[in-house]
Amino acid sequence: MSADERNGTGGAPPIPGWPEESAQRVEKASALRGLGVKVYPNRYDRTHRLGEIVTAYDGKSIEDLERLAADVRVAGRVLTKRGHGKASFATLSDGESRLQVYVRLDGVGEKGYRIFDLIDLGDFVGVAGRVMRTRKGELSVEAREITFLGKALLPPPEKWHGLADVEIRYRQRYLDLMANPDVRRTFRARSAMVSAIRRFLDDRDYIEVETPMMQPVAGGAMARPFVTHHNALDVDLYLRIAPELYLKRLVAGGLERVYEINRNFRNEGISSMHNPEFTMLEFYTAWFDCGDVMDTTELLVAAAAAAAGEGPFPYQGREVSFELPFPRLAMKDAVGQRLEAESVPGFSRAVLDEPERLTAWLQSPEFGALAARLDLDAEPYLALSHGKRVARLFEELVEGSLWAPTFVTDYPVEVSPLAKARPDDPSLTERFELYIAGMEVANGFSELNDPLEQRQRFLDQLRERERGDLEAHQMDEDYVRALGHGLPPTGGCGVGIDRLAMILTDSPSIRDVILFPQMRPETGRGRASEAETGPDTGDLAE
RNA sequence: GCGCCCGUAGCUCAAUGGUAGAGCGAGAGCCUUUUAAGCUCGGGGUUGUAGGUUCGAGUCCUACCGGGCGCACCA
Repeated sequence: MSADERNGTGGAPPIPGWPEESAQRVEKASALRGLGVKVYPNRYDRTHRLGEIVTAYDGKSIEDLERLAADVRVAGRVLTKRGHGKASFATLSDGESRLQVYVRLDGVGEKGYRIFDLIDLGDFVGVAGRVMRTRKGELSVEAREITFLGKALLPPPEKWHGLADVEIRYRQRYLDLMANPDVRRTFRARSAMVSAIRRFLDDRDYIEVETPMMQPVAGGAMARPFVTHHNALDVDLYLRIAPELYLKRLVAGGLERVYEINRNFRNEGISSMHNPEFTMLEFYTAWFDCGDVMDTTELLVAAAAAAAGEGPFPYQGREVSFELPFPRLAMKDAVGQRLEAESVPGFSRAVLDEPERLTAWLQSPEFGALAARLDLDAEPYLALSHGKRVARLFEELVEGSLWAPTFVTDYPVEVSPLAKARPDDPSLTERFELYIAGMEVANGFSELNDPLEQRQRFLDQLRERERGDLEAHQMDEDYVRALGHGLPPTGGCGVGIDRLAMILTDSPSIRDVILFPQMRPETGRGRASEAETGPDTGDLAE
């Protein structure tokens, strides 16, 4: 391949829709093969990761390194290249660390230098040579031998501005990871957090289990499910919205401490706090009640935080501290405090305890004025039951303002079909949610284990469903049967792993903590993702 | 689902309704300690798509496609 042939109008891109530059890179691959170089070799024996070179030799002076004469073999992706005629520099990255290599014609010979010349940014290369320090003081490996380790036919993200295009960051996360160290840090922190949670539970004799993702009844939460179909069985199945009911079947079976960290699927809107598939931890403990679960949950969350970094954690310009214990606040008290702080005429905390008084207040001009002032939709309240009114007031008035980790307790029974009622007040349940930075992060309760009451709760939910509530819980007779065989007193909790990861990594969007967040599938214009047809099925001009 | 904003070269961005530009990257060339290496040269565009208004549209209007943010729903 002559220079003339590679110049200008050369070849077409190897794959329709790819940039012209990829044609040049294909030609360089051919040139490498012409030199007898394997363009995609199978392995390379390195002696050190790049970071290990830095750790071992960064303290050494030029003279120290000359004396040590350390010969090493390193490998990585070429991030930058600086040519000077018969000597060149390149910076390698192995995803964790960077290291400069110094390549001289005298050091690697004609052929080696020619190979180096054919390397593009983004290619992989192995370098055998001696650890040295340049005049400007940069720790480097001076190459004796260049081994080509893999051609990138497409160019890496632009090196000055990094990768800014949010769409490409999410769709082609590998480019995001290559270009943005913060992104690598975020996902390492997430991994450390999840590992710490597993360790925490394993240390307390919980066993990790896996329960069905495809369920005939989508239970365990209030949400709209995805539906799929099994051909051989000829039945519709739901992607699970929660593992809860299966995990409690396991506790009934004698697995006293179980947990699962896995995906749930909910067919609902996408937002900075919602991805259709998201990761949830659920853990169940026989003989525990709601209070025991809160005690465990706060320790677990604190352990997760400690694994992700040192507190207090900055989050969106504020700070979140995980100091124990987390405050506990009954839902009605939370609403009452908020409304009393607004000094709303006609309102007192006692209103929330008496359905008739709440009804009257919600119909009063004072509430109308408050709703107008706070931009609430007052209309839907009157159609709700007492408990749902309280829950809605909580969601609208309090939820978003709970910044420091806070347990909210005593949820109304109407919104808690799987939780055990309080012995002293059957309108409330032994249930909590943990709020951090205005987000619901965990949800736990004393598990309802009376089969007949559970069945009645499901029937109540069915009535809600008939009235048009698509998120009302489905009837699950098989689960009721499991309770019929006896579930010991049990406490359970679900923790939203993605949201916790957001808080611990100062990520404003759930998409920043999910490697491949859900996006509308790409169409046309060199970006189609149909595997059969490659990245472009249409416009060849692109 | 609704509202607001965005879409110009491979990338980051310019361009009072009047000839589409810069920097970087890529290409050719020089250069044996550079690091956003430097210097020289020549390329690079159906301004997201389709219509419309206008003598004239990157710019104004409509629809569509894609994305972001907010609201709603939820976790």
